[in-house]
Amino acid sequence: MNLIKKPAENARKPATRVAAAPPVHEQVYQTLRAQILFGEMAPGQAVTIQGLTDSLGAGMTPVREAIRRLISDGALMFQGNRRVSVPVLTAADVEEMIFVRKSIESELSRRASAHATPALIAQLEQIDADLDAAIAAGDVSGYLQHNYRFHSVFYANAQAPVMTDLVDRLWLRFGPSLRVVCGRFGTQNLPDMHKEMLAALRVGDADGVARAMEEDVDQGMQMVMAVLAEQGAGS
Amino acid sequence: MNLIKKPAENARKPATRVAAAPPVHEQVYQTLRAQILFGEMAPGQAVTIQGLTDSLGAGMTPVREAIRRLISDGALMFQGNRRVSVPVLTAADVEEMIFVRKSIESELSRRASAHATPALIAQLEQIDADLDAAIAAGDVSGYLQHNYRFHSVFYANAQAPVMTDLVDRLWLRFGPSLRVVCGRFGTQNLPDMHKEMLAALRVGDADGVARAMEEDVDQGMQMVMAVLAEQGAGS
DNA sequence: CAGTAAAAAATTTGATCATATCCTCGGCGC
DNA sequence: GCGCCGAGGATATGATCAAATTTTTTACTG
Repeated sequence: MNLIKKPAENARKPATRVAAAPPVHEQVYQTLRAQILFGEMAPGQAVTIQGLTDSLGAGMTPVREAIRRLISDGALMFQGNRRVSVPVLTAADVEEMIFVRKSIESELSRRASAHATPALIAQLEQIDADLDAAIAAGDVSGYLQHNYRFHSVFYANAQAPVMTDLVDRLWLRFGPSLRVVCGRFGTQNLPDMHKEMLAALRVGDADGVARAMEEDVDQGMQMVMAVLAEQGAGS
Repeated sequence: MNLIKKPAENARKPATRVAAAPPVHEQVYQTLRAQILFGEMAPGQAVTIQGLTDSLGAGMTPVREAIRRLISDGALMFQGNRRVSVPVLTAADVEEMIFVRKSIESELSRRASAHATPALIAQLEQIDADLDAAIAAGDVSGYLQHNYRFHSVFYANAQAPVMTDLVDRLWLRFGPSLRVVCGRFGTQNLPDMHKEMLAALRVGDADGVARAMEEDVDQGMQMVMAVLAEQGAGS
């Protein structure tokens, strides 16, 4: 085939229109995604299309599309009849997530370590500081956001889109449960291995970073497991 | 082709409650999914909503929803402008997939081995026989379907929905490329480790099954990698 | 005069909405 | 308890609007 290139001289018409607005279904998706990740939705909560068209002010077609994507992500669950809800994790689910997260996130952190720059380390330190501030302030939502951002920014440096994508989906699955963990234990008692991770990162110890990440994952998931067992027993 | 319509009359449900007709968007999703998995779509091929509404005889809303799900699965790609196409894998993508598939599919096969029954083994042997028949007949589509079914049925026995889900998504990503592999090398030259897997399974050697699975994954992905390099060099 | 390239019209395709129909669930009468 | 009926919500369609690509027109240069 011929190697014609296109002129590609795409003149922007009005100077004011710099950023093209993302489509509505994309905005709805991002909004719902954030709500799920950062604990504004509780496990088991029902999600209705009409409720979202009202609260988000969008038409039902974009809302439907966003919901389909989230169902495919595992962030929402189709209940067989036409109902949609936030999934409730079982102990077996969490056990699986522990295995997968340890496998993939430790590998991601190893690869990200290989590409680490001083700028990245500084950015992660800043995020970790924000995270500590949120913990000190008892700001659950802030804690969840900064914690997600810490991992997300770090993994983005691994230059591994497939794995990053898989991990992102997993986070959507346990996001709502993480919020429950915070509600149960408070932000003060949430341990993390970020300090150890950063220390290993500074000296270029990729295996050390990976080990710290596994430990970090394990700690977080064990909290989820504990809350699950508690609620299961309480019901 | 036309999809199912419901009986215009008062549909009364039989006491047997056999099968409720799946919604249109679900049928469209399954149809497209099969087309992608079994090589009816080529990497890079453009997918248009209106083309599908015509060829499937469905309205545009269900088609749109199915496409959103498939994009979320990684089976289709949103091209920034509003176009959707079948993704073209890079060598880096395949390398990631090799790591993830080895990690998760070997674990799945280990767990499935723990729950293996004589009936399951017999079923897998039957599928493998069908697979060999398809290879002998040069039936590419049959080969792809039976190969998928072999893994799918096996993994279903692991009772690990989260991992099975992740792996299913990965298969959707490399499905189109597998077809290209078959077109390039022919079905005769596609090795697999199914015989070794079954042998280990019969004697209850879970680690042996897992090793065979890793080898099976590696062989398949290396073929994809080879075709990729070839095409990349040819352009 | 011809060839090329920019500009503009036309067509194709995607995004959104309003509406109509159908399904599921809960209540009510028998 | 069983079945009918109404309300709320989900599904699906077609129309309409906007964006992007393709084609046609037009103008300019050699």
